[in-house]
Amino acid sequence: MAPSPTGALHVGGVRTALFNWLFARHRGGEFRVRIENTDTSREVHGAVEHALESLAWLGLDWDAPPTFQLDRQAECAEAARRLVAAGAAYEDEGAIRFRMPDEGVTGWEDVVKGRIEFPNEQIEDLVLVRSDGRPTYNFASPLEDVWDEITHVIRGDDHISNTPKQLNVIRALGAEPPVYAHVPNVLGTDGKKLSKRHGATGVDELRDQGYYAPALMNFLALLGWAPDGETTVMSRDELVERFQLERVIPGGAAFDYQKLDWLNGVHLRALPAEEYADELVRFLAGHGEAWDEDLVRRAAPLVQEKIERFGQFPAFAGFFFHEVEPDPSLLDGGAPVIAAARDELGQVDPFTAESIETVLRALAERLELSPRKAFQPIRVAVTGSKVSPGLFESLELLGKAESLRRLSAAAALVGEAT
RNA sequence: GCCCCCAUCGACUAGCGGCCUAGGUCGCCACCCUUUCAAGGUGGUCGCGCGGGUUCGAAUCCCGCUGGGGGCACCA
Repeated sequence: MAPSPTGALHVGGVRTALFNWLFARHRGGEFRVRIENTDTSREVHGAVEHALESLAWLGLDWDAPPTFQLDRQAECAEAARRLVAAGAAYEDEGAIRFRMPDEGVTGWEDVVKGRIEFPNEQIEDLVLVRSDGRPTYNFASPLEDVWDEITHVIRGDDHISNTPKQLNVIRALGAEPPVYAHVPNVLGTDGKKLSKRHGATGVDELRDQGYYAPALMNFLALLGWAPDGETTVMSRDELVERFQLERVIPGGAAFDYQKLDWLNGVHLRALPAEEYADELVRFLAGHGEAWDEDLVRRAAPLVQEKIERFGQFPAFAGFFFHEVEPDPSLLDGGAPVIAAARDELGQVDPFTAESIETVLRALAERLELSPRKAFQPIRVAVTGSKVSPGLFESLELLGKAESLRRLSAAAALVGEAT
């Protein structure tokens, strides 16, 4: 994986990294990270740390310390001198250019695209070393691939046209080229290049929205690859076990947020309650208010089946943590039920979901209201919303005193409104 | 303009000449379940870009077209 430190890691870039990682893990090889920082003018401060953090969060661990392309400036210059001496390169206005062949074709067997060939007359004499001494990407990259004994270069297919240049450089050096696999790029929902207007495209943004790393990994892996025609939900281990570079699709794939949401929900629901709570606590730690951990853990089971992203927690279960202000219009006509519920629940002891349910169902029956009709005003009074976790469990977790207080407040509110 | 890549439901894909009146998943629609929302269950909707070949037979092979994408820097 070879990011340039020019900004946050994009889902397209991380998908390419994922294919590299899956391939390496599947084959028992090494996954390497190289920072391509030869263009010092475009470097963004903190981008390296940011990118590495995104990779780590997703679970893509690397096997050797990341290397920095510019660190090999001296070796690159030396290689360039050798090429000049051999007549394979020449000086041009202070820079050093590579002499590309004029006839024939340069081609290779691409693992995902198949045979690709470029007419040599199409390939310009490449600048290897700039006039200020810094190597260019197309020179440093193939050199490092050779030096680091990179066996497989798996990168975005926007690099296809660079490949014949790099191939010629490697051959001029008398070295053996790596195997190339050009994977298609990730597109936006409209089939166009993925960009900001399609929504969140940075790995950190997705993380901020409460996506779960293994789910995102599962989703990204399915963008351009499938183990068969049936399997969709896979754990990290299953992905590693089943991944095959040869099965990567040559065509581009569109990023579908709806499917990501669904898959995220699938992964979250499958989590053991304890682990789900751990993840939720971890997510909330970096988001907004100081969430009471004990309360978060007790609320976790009530939301696990209900939300598909951790980011939905504050809106969905925030009422456990702070005061609510029900919209009076949502309580319309509910005054009698709310008052009755307050009175009846005041008698309930112990205040458990089970006993609460028994009492409220009896109440609904007595008032000749369908459960739906009877419970909705109570829900709104207590949670401030028409949508919430299970009512009885919510009341229990909220506690008797607080529940009664909210019911009283709502009753008063409706009384004043009418 | 030149070069390269790509092309199955709205989306992700299975398919690698007959098992395909094209399968799975998301989405969407309907119904069931139901205290809201979800989840779950059942059923349904929807596709091989076009035109030529090759072949007894083509989603699968070949050619052309069209449409998308990428590249043509002393960027990566």
